[in-house]
Amino acid sequence: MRFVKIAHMKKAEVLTEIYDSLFKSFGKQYWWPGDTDFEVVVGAILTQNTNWTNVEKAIKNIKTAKVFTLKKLYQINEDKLAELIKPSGYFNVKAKRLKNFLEWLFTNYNGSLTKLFKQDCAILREQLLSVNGIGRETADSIILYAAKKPTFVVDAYTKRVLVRHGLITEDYNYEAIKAVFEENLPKEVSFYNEYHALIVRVGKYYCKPKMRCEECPLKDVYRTRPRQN
DNA sequence: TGCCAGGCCGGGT
DNA sequence: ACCCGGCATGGC
Repeated sequence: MRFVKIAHMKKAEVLTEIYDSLFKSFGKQYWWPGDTDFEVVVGAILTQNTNWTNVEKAIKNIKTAKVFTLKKLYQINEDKLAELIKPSGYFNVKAKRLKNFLEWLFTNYNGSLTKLFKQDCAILREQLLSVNGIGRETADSIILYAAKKPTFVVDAYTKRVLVRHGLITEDYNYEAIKAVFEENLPKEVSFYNEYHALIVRVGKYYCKPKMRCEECPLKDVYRTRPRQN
């Protein structure tokens, strides 16, 4: 029985098994989907609680308007920006959040992402979290996929996958979940990059609230409540 | 058709 | 330290 086998494995082994299984099923994901570091930052804010396809429409609008540069978005009128990013939802708050970030970047880093990213990983995270509108996941996405420093990105999918595998319980918060990965796996940017992308991939199509685990590519790795939901 | 998507903030308890 | 309402479009 596969569940018996998994039951006595250590967390590191289960996490590795999950990764290997996902990679085998889906292959390389080529994340983050974006042409530049700045596009990663914008995408990270726009995708908050929003489907990525909607974000793509918003990004396309910004490009079509020929204002997809740090300086131009810094200068553009907030309402005008909100209009451009409308398809991504919550357009008023997101326009404000983008503006908050840009205002902060120009004030503190002379509008230079390079200067911002040059800092130590932990400092960079603190800095990003100090910006209103940038929370943990958004900050970690920016650090991993734009600054390319090793921090594990956690999202709703990540929690669901770990809970279903019995690695954590429902009460684990963001930092605790992040620690499960970082304390059990090598801190490598390319590895974290691929792992998070694969989790999003499996979460999008299989590991959904009402979906049965039998349909999921990870079914052979499950050990708890494999036949519930 | 209603539900959900790669969250975050601010106010209340 | 949690808990909750608000924010909003588009796809299935």
